[in-house]
Amino acid sequence: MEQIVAQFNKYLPLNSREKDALTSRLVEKTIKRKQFLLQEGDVCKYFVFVSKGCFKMYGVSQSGTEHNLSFAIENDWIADIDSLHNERPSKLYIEALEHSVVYLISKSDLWHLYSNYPKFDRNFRVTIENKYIELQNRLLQTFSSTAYERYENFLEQYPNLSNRLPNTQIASYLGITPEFLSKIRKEKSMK
Amino acid sequence: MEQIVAQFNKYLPLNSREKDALTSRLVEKTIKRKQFLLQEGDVCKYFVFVSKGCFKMYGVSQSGTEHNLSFAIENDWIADIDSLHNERPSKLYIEALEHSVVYLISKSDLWHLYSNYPKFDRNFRVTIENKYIELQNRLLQTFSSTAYERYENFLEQYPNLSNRLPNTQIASYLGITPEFLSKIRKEKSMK
DNA sequence: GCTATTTCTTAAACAAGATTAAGGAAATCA
DNA sequence: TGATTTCCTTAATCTTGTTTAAGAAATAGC
Repeated sequence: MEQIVAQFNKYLPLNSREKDALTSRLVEKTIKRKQFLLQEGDVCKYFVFVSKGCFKMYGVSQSGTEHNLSFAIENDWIADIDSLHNERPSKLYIEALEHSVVYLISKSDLWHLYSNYPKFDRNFRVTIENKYIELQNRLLQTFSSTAYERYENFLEQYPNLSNRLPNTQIASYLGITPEFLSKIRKEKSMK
Repeated sequence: MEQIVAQFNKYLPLNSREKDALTSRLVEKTIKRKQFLLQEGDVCKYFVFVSKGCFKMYGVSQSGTEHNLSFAIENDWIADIDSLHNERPSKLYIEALEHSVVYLISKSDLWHLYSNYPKFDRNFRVTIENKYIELQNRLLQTFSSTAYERYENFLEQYPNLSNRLPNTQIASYLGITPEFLSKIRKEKSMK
């Protein structure tokens, strides 16, 4: 729990009332590798804080291919915000890539915090803004760079992830096939 | 000005104190076609509300090609949030595609509103969340659909934009060349 | 209303990345 | 530890989308 409080304190420190309000609403859960926090068609019920382990959030195209939208490791938040906020069936999956420990907060509890403690509104706004910025940079890069450049950039920007993830997952995040990533890696190693 | 207040009222209505706080901080500006609200290298100083007209926000790749990240027409907000929040030089341009009228709010005024009127924090959080959701759907679509499908989807999702924008701008938004969009349009017309 | 600029289209040659198939190396699980 | 599943690589072939070039149509600006 202290992990979450510490993460909040980076933006706007919480007083003890706010801290209690938050921690009393968090539910700890252990998730095994390959288990799902969310599956297509379900409504996303929780905003999830990753205390330990690693998750991917992805969509599946008509042909059955997975496309990773994001990863979350220790101290990240993950959820399908569209489904959570608008209470509509998700188009996405959230799956554990490792044995993990998470803290869940339900939508109604989150709304309670927003209404009664403006600081949470503020903190979550910053969290989502950062995710928005990341996504925008990624979209621009997808349009303006080759797969080779995007891979190099990924290694630089997320060294902690690239050590930890299988290349199949990285390929899916970059929007290419594992075979093509393999080709890129060979080319890179020969330079 | 009433246009902005009306847009806020959709989420969380403003009382007269909040309304005054907002409107007293807005600066009206007329922008001619092809003029810039933001250029690469500059720090984005304003959150911009479009009262009339149309803008594109885009990045330019090393080869000199423009890539449209978003459009904004009447009642939309536009800014490079990364540059605005982190006060770093922007990688993007915001350019008027038509003669336009906007309301600008500076970062410091926006921060003032956030601090003194939690409702604004709330309202802007929702605005940014919606943009985040849109961006996530778009990234997933970019990875999982063909250009043909993305074009059809664009026409459906933004009929108001597709009537108003030249196809060159739509092509750039879809991540393809105008020549290829032309090919797609021909194929579509023959179906 | 006239001119300059931008936009749209076509087509041929080309490149980036996908697909298919298959074998070997690594993890994971029981 | 042995069995099973996942992961990584290679190579040939195929597809989607790019590039280059050039002419015609539409629009903006004066």
